[in-house]
This record gives sequence, structure tokens and C-alpha cells, in this order.
Amino acid sequence: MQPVDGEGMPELPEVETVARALRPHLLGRRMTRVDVLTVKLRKPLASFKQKLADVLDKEIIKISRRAKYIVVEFAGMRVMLLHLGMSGSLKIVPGDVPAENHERIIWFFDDGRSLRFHDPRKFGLVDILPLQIPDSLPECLENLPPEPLGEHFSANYLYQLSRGRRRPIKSLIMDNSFVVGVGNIYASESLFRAGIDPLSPAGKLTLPRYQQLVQAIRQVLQEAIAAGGTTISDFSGVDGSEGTFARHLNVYGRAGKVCLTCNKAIILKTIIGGRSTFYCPHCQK
DNA sequence: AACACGTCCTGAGCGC
DNA sequence: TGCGCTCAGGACGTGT
Repeated sequence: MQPVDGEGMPELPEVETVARALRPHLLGRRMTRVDVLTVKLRKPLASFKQKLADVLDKEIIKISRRAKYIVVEFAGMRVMLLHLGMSGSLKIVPGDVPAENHERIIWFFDDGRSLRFHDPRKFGLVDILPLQIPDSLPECLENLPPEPLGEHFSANYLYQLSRGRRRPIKSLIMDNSFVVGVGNIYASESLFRAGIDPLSPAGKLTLPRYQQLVQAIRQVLQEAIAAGGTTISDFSGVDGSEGTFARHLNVYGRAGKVCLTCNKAIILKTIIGGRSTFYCPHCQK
């Protein structure tokens, strides 16, 4: 089983890694032209194409991340949102390199280089939105639930909102209406680190267990960011372009193998909320 | 053929 | 019966 190889594995740490990697390439640049090579990604691209005029030849002044969105801010109170979906990846290449198969959008810049959005499954998203205040976020991102690495995400927060809910804890932490950015791999890994059975009803877990869980989520995400994500391949000219977190995975993709912690139980796989879920029946109760 | 790292939508099922 | 909430499941292209 090779669930984490290949290119693109866009969970929060990968998106953060991409946003950081883009900065030295794109800050201060201006887009001279954009080629849109497909009619739709997750949504039709017609309105995106129309709004491109708002950002063409405007200086890129900031690149950030909110949830799994990359936010590119231009002079003139506009941002461009990029979401990689399930299979999206970005790379910087010289502008005259021919488009590869599955490249959906190409941005050309004033230094002769280009940004390529490669997305076989077309689950990605791009949009251009107005800003009310410079150096801020568009409204649709401003009002999102807390970042898992932010100050508003706490054990008490999760504990309170989980009361009375019977759904499995893994499903709750992956629900973007409660906390953003915790994807399928890191949800399994965080629950393993916290020693919590992913099938536990969320409303039954005590506050101390949520303290363990929040700490685990933060640690796992921070370590993955420090490792450069799990895989950001072919990101030319960027140091440490190969993410190395895959080798730190304890349960994800390890069904049938011996648990690396207890060295005794076999990692199990189940389906929660339609998503593959891996756990150690001995270490997670 | 089954399954894949994300989101969005639908509708079934529940308590009141 | 109806209302609102919760939650599971499917849909969305394509590749392996």
C-alpha cells in the first residue's frame, strides 16, 4: 500500500509549505497573462476569467494561508484564492515550458517565469475576491472556524461543542464547521498520538481527553510543517522540496502492520464518515 | 476494481 | 405533522 506517495497531499501542513515556498518566487511579481486550460475545476471558471482583469499587472504583496486556502494578495484590494482539492499541486517553471497533461491554469509573470496548477481530478478551486482592508482576508475566510494552530482552538472549545453529539470523534475534528484544516491523514495520526479511539462518540469524551487531543493535533501539524509536509514534489528551485513527514506516520496506511508503539497489536482500518481510518486497538481506547 | 490527501449537497432519522 | 438539528453517504474527474 502506498497511500502517501506521488505528488500532492494537500492537507494543512502541505498547504502551509506551499504558501511559504511560493513567497520568494511571487512576492513583488506581477502577472502578465493567465492561461485557463479547462472550463471548470470544482466550479466553473468563467467568472474567475472575468475577474482576472482586476489583478493583471498588479504587484503581489502578500501570500498567506487560511484553512487549506492559499491567499495571494495584490495591490489594489484584491486577493486570489487557491485551493488544491484532493489532487492539486503547484510548481514554478520557466514561462516557455509547454503545458503538461492535467495542468489546468498557468500564470505568467513579469520575470519570465510561470506558476502551474496541476490537478488531475479537478477538485481544486481558484477565485478572485475583493478586500475591505489591505493586509486582511476576504470575508468568506475571515468568518471560518478556528485554525487548529491558532489561539482560539482549545480543549474547552472542542469539549463544549461536542456535548450531546454522538458522532465519532474523528468525524468531528474533520468537520470544517468546527475546526478547519484537519484532514484525513492527520486526523488519524492525531488520535493515535492522543491515545483516543477514533470511533469514540465525541460527546462522551472528557475535558482531559480533549486536552490530550488538542495538544496532539497541534504537535502533529507542527511537526509535519517542520518536515515540509508529506510530499511537495517537483517544486523547482525551492529548498527542501521533498516533504519528509511520510516516514513519521504511525498508523495512516499501515493496516495489517504491527503498531510501532506497542509493538504488539495490529493496526486496523475502518471507515468513518466515508473515509479510511487507521488506528491501534491497543494504544487507542 | 477498489480506492484516493477535500468539500459540498441531499435527505434520512431523530427529539421536541 | 412539522421544524430544526445531526450526521451518513454520495457526487464531483482521473489515476493507480
